[in-house]
Amino acid sequence: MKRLRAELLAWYDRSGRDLPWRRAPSPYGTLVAEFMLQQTRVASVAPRYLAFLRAFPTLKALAAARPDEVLALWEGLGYYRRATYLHAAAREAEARWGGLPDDPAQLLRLPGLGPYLAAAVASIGFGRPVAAVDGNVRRVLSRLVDRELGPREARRLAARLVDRGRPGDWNQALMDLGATVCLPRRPRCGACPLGRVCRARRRGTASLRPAPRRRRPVRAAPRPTVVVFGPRGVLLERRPPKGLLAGLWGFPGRERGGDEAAPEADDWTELARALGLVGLRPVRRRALEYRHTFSHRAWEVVVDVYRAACAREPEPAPYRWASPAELGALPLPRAFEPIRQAILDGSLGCGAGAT
DNA sequence: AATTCGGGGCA
DNA sequence: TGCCCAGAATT
Repeated sequence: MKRLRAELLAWYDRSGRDLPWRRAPSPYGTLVAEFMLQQTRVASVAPRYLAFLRAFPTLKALAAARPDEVLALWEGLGYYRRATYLHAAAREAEARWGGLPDDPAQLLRLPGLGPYLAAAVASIGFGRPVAAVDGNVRRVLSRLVDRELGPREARRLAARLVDRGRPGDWNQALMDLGATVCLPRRPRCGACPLGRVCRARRRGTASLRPAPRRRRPVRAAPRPTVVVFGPRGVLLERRPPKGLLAGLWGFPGRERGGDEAAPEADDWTELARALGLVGLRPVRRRALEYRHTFSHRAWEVVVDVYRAACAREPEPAPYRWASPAELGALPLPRAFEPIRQAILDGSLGCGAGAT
């Protein structure tokens, strides 16, 4: 056991990945990185992590930030709730303790922190001897004992193994091993520092473990969408505070079959009335069609283009106008990216410059 | 226990 | 195209 720890830590010192959040480790940096890394690849996170820490270098800075600033830095990362939870956790920790607590139990009570994040911040950020079990660690341990481990069992085993001298490095070593050697589909057992004690390797079952979980098929739903060109640019709609892409800006539309009442294909006159749009007239129907697949749902987006002769200021927002320049700089979820591109390159027939 | 939350990379 | 990834909240 002791030798196993020494060998894995030696491997980590030698072959561990050089990642931005490992350069100058801090509890706050660990918190930000771990929030971003939930279900998200290292390669996607790295540039955003650097930008985020540049914008909010400290917990106090983040706690004082406006929600939109935080959300903007999350563009393209997905799981946008994380941005809200991270912000809320920062404010709460700052308000209650003037900093992050090092106690896993207290961390666990902060919004958005579950068993993994609480343990990761405590061990990596503060050096507390607790085991952080993510998907990588669970897979590594499942193979090590060649037994299907649920999250609970994995945590218990991991707690027994954790190196009390270097808990943060130990946890990260297991994760690096899972990410670079003990791969989900094609494990490189020949390069594994734990090869000699791994039961799955000995039995040749490594690639079978953990058992693949079955996934439900993604449900497809039409998503009629409008692009309205007005005197002040193009019309944007802020999405509801809960649910898919919560709180983000996008192009007005409703998912057919969703919670919200789906207007008839042509019935955007109600929108026009509500916004005080005058002289709304269709310019081009089905100007753009594409499919965007989320983790559990697929939008079949159909874009109709309208022009509004004039409009009052759409206040208070769930709506706003965006000039071409603003549109180009605005954080927008990927689901709307084809529309933005079409507007900016003028292929919607109603050039952005025309406004 | 199952579902809801994005997006990207790779076989 | 299907599968998975430094998960957690909600129901």
